[in-house]
Amino acid sequence: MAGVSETHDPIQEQLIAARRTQILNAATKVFAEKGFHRATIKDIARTAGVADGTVYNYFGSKADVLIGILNRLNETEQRGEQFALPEGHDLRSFFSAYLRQRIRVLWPNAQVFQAILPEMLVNPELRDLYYRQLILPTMEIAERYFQAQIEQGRLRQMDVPLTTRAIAGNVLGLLLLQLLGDQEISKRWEDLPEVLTTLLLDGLDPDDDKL
Amino acid sequence: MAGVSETHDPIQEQLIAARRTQILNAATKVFAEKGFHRATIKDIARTAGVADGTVYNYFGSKADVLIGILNRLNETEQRGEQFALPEGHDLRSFFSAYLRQRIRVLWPNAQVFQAILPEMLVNPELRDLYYRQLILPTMEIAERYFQAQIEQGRLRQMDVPLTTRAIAGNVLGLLLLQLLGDQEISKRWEDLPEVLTTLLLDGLDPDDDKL
Amino acid sequence: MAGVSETHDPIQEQLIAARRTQILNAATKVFAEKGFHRATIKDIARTAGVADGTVYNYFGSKADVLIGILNRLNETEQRGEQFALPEGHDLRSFFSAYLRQRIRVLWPNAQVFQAILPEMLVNPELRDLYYRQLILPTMEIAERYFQAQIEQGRLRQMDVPLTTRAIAGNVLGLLLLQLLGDQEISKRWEDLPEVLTTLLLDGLDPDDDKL
Amino acid sequence: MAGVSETHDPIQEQLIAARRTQILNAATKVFAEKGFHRATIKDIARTAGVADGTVYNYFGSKADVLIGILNRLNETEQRGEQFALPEGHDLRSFFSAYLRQRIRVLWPNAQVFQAILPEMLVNPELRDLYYRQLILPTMEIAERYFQAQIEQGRLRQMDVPLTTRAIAGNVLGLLLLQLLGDQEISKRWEDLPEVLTTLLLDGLDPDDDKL
DNA sequence: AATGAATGAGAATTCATTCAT
DNA sequence: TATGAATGAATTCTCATTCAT
Repeated sequence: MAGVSETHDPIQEQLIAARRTQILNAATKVFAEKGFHRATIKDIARTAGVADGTVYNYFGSKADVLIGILNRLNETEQRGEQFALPEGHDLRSFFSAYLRQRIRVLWPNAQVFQAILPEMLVNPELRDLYYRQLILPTMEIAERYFQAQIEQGRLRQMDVPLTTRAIAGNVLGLLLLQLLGDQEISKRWEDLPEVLTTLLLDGLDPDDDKL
Repeated sequence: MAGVSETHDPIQEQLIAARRTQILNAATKVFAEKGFHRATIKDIARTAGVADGTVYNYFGSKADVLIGILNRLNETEQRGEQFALPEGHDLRSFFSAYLRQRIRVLWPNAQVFQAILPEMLVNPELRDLYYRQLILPTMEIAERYFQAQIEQGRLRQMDVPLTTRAIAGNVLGLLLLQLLGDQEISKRWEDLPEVLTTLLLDGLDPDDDKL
Repeated sequence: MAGVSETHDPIQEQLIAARRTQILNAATKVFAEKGFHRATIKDIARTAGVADGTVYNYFGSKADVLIGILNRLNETEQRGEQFALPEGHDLRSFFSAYLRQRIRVLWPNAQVFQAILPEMLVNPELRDLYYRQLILPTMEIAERYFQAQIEQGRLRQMDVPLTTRAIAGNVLGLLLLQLLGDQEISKRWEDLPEVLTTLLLDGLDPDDDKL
Repeated sequence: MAGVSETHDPIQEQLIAARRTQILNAATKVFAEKGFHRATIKDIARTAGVADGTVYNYFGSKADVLIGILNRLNETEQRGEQFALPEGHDLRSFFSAYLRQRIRVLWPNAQVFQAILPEMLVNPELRDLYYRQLILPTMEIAERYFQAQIEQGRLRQMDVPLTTRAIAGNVLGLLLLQLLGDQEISKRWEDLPEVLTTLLLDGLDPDDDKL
């Protein structure tokens, strides 16, 4: 697909990886600013400081560039060891840590989401890729965790699938609100873990307050 | 903008309104299926059963059709009197009713969101229009309501702006998860108000349980 | 494929057919001059006096234009009633008439051959189409005719398939020689039927001469 | 034109000639399979087992590679001493030998013709080169030969230029028919000299038969 | 000499928009 | 008003050619 040869010269590989990164960075920026369709290969190439044709030496098509962004996000997430849920802590500190980590991963990648989310909503292939690679695994781990916590009496009885989705959706929805232009969230996203922990653990009802 | 003359013949007006509706329905369907950019005027016209040129007798441009969809959503929301929050009930039944109503408005319009959301994330003009017309007013009303509830001691002390956004984001995020292909949510969205009410009022912590 | 609607209004149909013809004529000219690949849609459109896009209202692709030329040639051939071989005459006059007719069909279409032949030699799909639509049927009719003549003693015993191909190839080869720039043939193609009739019926050997 | 230096070291020269041959062989194969325009330098280089740039060390351009093929064909033909027509034999054995030799030269080079013919029909420069280098000389020799035979009473009176072209065209046309996909010819080309000799010397008319 | 990544001119194709009927 | 053919700007992608290593 891409025209760059698969060598095993480590210096070559470094150069190739660097060039790919350079193009993906440019594409992320341009897609986030203009959206997938309004962004042209020319835009991306110019932003990356290469010629149009060079993009095609590294990616088979414009859509492949987008998939490249998605895959890189995926690798980032996995390197972030999101799946290693902290076990030993009490529920509150676990939750706080967990939300903090999710938000720390998502928010700095807001631009990436701005780049891929719109196209994902519209491109079934990309949507499935994302859903299967990123959302579903995360969701399943969370479901199993919640189930275990319930069995240990540390969480109330609940509708696990929907509650899990409600919590996942909470973070995602806040990100979406920010992408839609909400200033409050973008200014104060560092406070979100705390607010969410309180909200989700204690609820809104004042009678529920712990001592 | 559009070339259809402004008459005062009520029959004419009815015909014109019907034609607009017909085109907007077709456009909503096509945008939802293919996305704004992949959808062509030809697609929309064919789906609406009119000629390409006819679309331009009712809308100034393809983008205007999308704005037409947004405006119609706006009118629908306002006709739904979302802003009239039920006052007299207790917190739990209010919350339940409120969430039920939000979800009853949003879910049947999932197609509309699929049509406009991707473009909104990418088109600043549209984004601002939506944010100012729909999100911000809703958010402000909710904030004021929460503030009042807190002052009356019916809600715990909290970070009102962020908590409001967390709750709004919750619903929005669930919708987004569904748009991204989550089957669980689309199958069971009727159960969401109940689950969310419990989650948001009582939290997850079993020690918080009301007797 | 092509964007022009299939109406049954006879005036519309006439206009559409005229436009198709106009484009096919232009394409034949341009393909013949520059070859399929060097000819651009812009060339064709300009020669036809229409905009680039208009070509695509009538043909699905550049290759489709070429197929359109081929099909039109096919129709021309069939209208020419090539298949109605004259029966009542003696062999010599039949042959003379037959060759005259073949050459009268081929030579005025030399430009068409210049347009399609090179691409046919290189494009298997087009080649098969042409071979099956035009060459094979002609060849089979000729084979059957020769076989019948032999059985009636009007032709010598011979290797029918190869001899048929030799004769067909004769005309084709002369056309090819002309396309390759031979001046003698292009200047004197009207004399070809006579020369070929003599050559093919009587041979070169002077001892074979009829008194 | 090409960047390979002209040395006089015989080993160097051998290497250079070998490399040229290697590239021309690859190009012939690729041009024959895909046609001149669809074949890329990358295709040729890969088939030859060299890098893209290397092709340009031996040929000035893609078109030059094609000319290289043509020139090599020319050299082959001349080495084949086609111009040395057998003199001493009787007409029939001469003709048979001549056709046999033409066909023995052309058919094994069918791939070469598939490679150059389409482009020749479309590229005036190449066409003239081929016509002047290969066709015209052959034709003139044949014309002179026929003229001499006629004067010696060994051939009937005839229209020498056109008959010569008819005979040349015969072989060429059969080759073309094969290139267009005719199975009969490709399966039985070894029989062609015999069939053609009979056809061209004796004609089709049974009354012309020798005893 | 060989390499192959980079280049950018050039081509096919799409489609929003116009406008004569 | 409705129509839909015509338009041509804009975009993706290809590939011959160059040149630094």
